[in-house]
Amino acid sequence: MAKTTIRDVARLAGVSPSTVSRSLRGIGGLSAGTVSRIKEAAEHLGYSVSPAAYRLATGRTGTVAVVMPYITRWFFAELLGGLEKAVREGGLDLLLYHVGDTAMRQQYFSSGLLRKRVDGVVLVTLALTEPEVAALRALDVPVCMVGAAVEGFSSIRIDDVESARSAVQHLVNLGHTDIAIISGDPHEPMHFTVPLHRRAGYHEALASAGLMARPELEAHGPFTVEGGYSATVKLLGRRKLPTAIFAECDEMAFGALRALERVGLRVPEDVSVVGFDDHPMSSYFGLTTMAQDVADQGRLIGERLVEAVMAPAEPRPVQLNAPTHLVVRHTTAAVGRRPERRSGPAGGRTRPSPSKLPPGGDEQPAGPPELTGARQRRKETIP
Amino acid sequence: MAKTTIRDVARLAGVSPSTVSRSLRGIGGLSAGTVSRIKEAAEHLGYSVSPAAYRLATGRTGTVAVVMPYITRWFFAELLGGLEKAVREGGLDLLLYHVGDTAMRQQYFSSGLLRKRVDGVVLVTLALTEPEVAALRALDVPVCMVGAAVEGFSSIRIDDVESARSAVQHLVNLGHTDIAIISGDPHEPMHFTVPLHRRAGYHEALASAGLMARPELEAHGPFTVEGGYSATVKLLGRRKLPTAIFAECDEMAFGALRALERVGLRVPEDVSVVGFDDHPMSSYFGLTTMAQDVADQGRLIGERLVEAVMAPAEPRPVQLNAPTHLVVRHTTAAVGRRPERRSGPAGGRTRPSPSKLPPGGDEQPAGPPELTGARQRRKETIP
DNA sequence: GTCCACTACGCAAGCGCTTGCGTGAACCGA
DNA sequence: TCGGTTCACGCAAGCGCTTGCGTAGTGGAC
Repeated sequence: MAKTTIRDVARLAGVSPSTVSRSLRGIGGLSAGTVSRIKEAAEHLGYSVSPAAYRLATGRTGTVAVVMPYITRWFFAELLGGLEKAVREGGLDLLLYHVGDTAMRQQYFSSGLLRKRVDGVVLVTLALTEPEVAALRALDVPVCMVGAAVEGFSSIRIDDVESARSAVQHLVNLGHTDIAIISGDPHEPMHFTVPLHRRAGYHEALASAGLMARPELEAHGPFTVEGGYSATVKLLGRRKLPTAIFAECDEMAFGALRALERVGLRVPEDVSVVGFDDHPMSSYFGLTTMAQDVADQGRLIGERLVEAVMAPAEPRPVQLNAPTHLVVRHTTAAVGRRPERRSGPAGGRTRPSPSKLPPGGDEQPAGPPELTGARQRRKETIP
Repeated sequence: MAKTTIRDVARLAGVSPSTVSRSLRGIGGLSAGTVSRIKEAAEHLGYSVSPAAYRLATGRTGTVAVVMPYITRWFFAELLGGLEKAVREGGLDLLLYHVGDTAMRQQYFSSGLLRKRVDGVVLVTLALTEPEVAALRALDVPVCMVGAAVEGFSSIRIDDVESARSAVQHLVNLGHTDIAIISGDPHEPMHFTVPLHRRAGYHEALASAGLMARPELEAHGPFTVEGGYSATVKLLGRRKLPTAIFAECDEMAFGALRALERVGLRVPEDVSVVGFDDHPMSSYFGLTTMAQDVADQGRLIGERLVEAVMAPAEPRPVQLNAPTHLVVRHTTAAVGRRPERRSGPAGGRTRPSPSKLPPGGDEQPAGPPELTGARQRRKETIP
């Protein structure tokens, strides 16, 4: 059972291997009777074509690679989920490559680790060097990118600059003038562009509001809770305190909230915070944030790649633009005053006694945090 | 460049393809001069063996599959990260399979989707049926499991029962007698065993403390923040309120904290909460939890699989036991009284004025939450 | 100088599948 | 009834690599 070949099927069906191949491959010119006899025999023997032989004969691997700099971080895991689904539904296998550092990038791109191994590849948030792009082109397979774009490759991305600008504009609209940013380190070795773009959007918003960009309002750290925490601590140690903080991603915003809480600053009364991504925990924190649908981006680019891999002639690359929209929750308020209405103790400020527990009845109709806590929610969608 | 074959190399080096193959493969019996000439030629041409041909000729795929029911959830993403690293370092490729529902399981196991496609597979937290086990054995490749164990397969897992028991025992030790559990749905279709085991540990702890298991202290939900939130809401809607809650995973615990906060119950003054996993955000919440090192489990089982795949004769399967340990933070306290000493506003109770900001100096030595907020931390390690 | 045991390498047969080309049989109209 | 199509399928040549076996060439022992 483990090693039935096409010949076994052919023999059982009383035909030649080539006929079996054609039948299984759905190539015409076969009589209906033969086809069904073959299908039956194949089924009976539990036959499945040997991928290795198929690959060698056709040159097609039926496999695509996804290479990403992180796996465990929310954005990447989420994207991978959407991608896997699309690729699987397209009938392709998904090879996972993690590029931890620049040395590994060398391996993956320059040396042909991917060569002859995949029919397509998707790169996630990788800012490629010229040699890397050249190596990728030499692969001669469709390449898709998310969070970046290169001439000749399909891509999907949000408009980081405009989205960040819009997030910061929200703070401006609330009257804030001392708006800080906690951003990714602009000098990390992988040269991610996301931090750069979001920072640019921050500066754009400031400029268009006639505000000066002041270095003491900027702090860096990795895109993690701890990164946001320590960046905020840096911010708080400086002379001038901001009344609002723009975090380049939600994880950093969580860290910021934590740091603010620890020094006794209230959010949003003392400091407004806006994040970026709409991480699932954001609704939990009531975090105002610029939302994007990451799983959907994975799905879309996955479908695009499947299409390109399957198509006889490679279709023109497309540059997709994923939408973002501001989700206003409870971490932002007009400068200097309390938010208009708060739904319950969302900020942990008021503490009703336990007697305010929901009245009896086993199935209290209290939905998830997002639903019940979204009184003053609002959306603004960007292209 | 994209299609240099072994023959090109052979020609350049002035030898036969078989000699090139032996040389590249490191098989002895070749003169040093020939070897270096071949290496040089190969390098010059940028040659790399065709995986497809290699596979067809040897029957080895150089690839392993990891199949998991979730990708985006923390545990799985984390595990995948450790796994990928180990597998990559072992020189193997990693194929990612997501089994969403039981129908897909059918596909993956019964139909030989994996057959002839991989040299090994690792299953994550999948409770296999007999036919599935049989299908897996029929693959005739090493199989590794995490979070489960099957005779003949290597595995790594924590002791869920004992760890859960120990977590609940912590609550018992604090004097709690009304201890609730929010657990995974025992009747979900995938038959995950983790919720079952952790629930069993909960019951063991109760029993050994002479406490009755009361159904009104149990609520179910998926292993997510929202699952924990809604399960807790159910709990709070019942007649008798618990003084402590054991959440089967940290995400659920986060949801529980949120639900408690929303009804004005203080943690840990009114209700203690203990989670399971030590999710990175747990230190952020000050959550007391039963910690496990998931990435390390991925690494270990990955190395194990590599070993088994590479070995000429398959080594005996091993059952690894990963340790867990209780991390006591700020969400648990003795029943009916305030915690002894709290480090700052960790629970969000006291609100010092902004004047209590860290004194000047740009680099306040305030580490990540874990470090500065761990005054009353303690560890207990389980085998 | 002969014989033998190595050494270092080439030959060729696969691995299991695809596919261009070729061919016998069935089928058509005349 | 017959030549020409069309249909349905078989042949065999690869795809690029590995490997068991065979064999020139080399060196040493006699």
